[in-house]
Amino acid sequence: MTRTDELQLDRQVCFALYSASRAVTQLYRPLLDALGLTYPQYLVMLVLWEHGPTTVKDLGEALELDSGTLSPLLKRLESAGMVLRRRRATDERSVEVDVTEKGAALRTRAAGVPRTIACATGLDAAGLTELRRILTTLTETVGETQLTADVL
Amino acid sequence: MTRTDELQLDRQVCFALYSASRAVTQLYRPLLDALGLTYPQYLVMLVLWEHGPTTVKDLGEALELDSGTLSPLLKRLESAGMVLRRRRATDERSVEVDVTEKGAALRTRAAGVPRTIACATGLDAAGLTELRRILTTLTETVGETQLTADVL
DNA sequence: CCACATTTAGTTGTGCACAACTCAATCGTG
DNA sequence: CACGATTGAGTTGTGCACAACTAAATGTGG
Repeated sequence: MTRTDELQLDRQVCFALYSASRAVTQLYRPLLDALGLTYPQYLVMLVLWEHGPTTVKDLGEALELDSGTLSPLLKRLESAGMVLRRRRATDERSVEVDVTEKGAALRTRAAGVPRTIACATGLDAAGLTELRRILTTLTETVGETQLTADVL
Repeated sequence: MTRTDELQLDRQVCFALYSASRAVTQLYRPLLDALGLTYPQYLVMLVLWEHGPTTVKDLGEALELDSGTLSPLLKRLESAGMVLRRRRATDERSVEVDVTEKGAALRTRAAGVPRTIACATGLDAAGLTELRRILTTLTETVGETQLTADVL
């Protein structure tokens, strides 16, 4: 084992990414607990607050999540009284999701969350913007790549 | 809704982080499938390959995972024949984990994984190092922060 | 109009994450 | 030594992620 070993854990940017993502989710937890939301549920609410009634398909595209994740999540949000779901009259395949009054009321209480999180990251506005740019580019790049085991 | 709305999804660095982390895990999937590992199992194997026999506690510290995650994961790695677990003679509370011959043999086949992933990110060595530095700092900063709902 | 392909949600099964808990082994202090 | 506190691993329960599948609604070419 040398310091330049390709498999060394601390050299892996992917572990840093995995680790940072979990750490930030933990940062949200106490804030979102107070709102009765998990982090993925909060992301769904962000889309609904921003866009109004949205189909499951469009939520999936916005968050890059499939129906296997969204269907049970939305069911939980519905039983918590945050959202309503109804089949579209014009296309019975689609289900439109919208916030309830309770869900809409939550928006005010959630207003301070992003700023609180941003402060806790210790990054300034420029640092946050730069990090977001790098990560967005990274997501797009790897999203287009289809690796197979052959490359090994 | 204005373009400067604090809750706008596309302005959230945290979503970018969450999204990038999942995208990169997806990038690993075909490579690790060929090795019979999941991404968290691969991380455990990296630690074992690097450090040799390691207790569950030390694995947890290296990967920032608790026993609730590691215990079942290690049980699956054990039934896959990749690792062995045994109570330490000097302290029966600790369980030491080590790779089997099969697990050790996997290391050679895994050698190309980091480079393959690095290429697929589209980032050069400097970009990867810089991203890793930012993320590591971020993880450390938020790890020290204890938020409560009071700040809202 | 009709057979077949496509689209959209939902279901099932596996494997993390993580909080909260249990239990046994060990440590520390009087 | 006694005994309460601490440590280390494991268990239980909830909620994502995601692959693979099902089923119903809609689109489409002949």
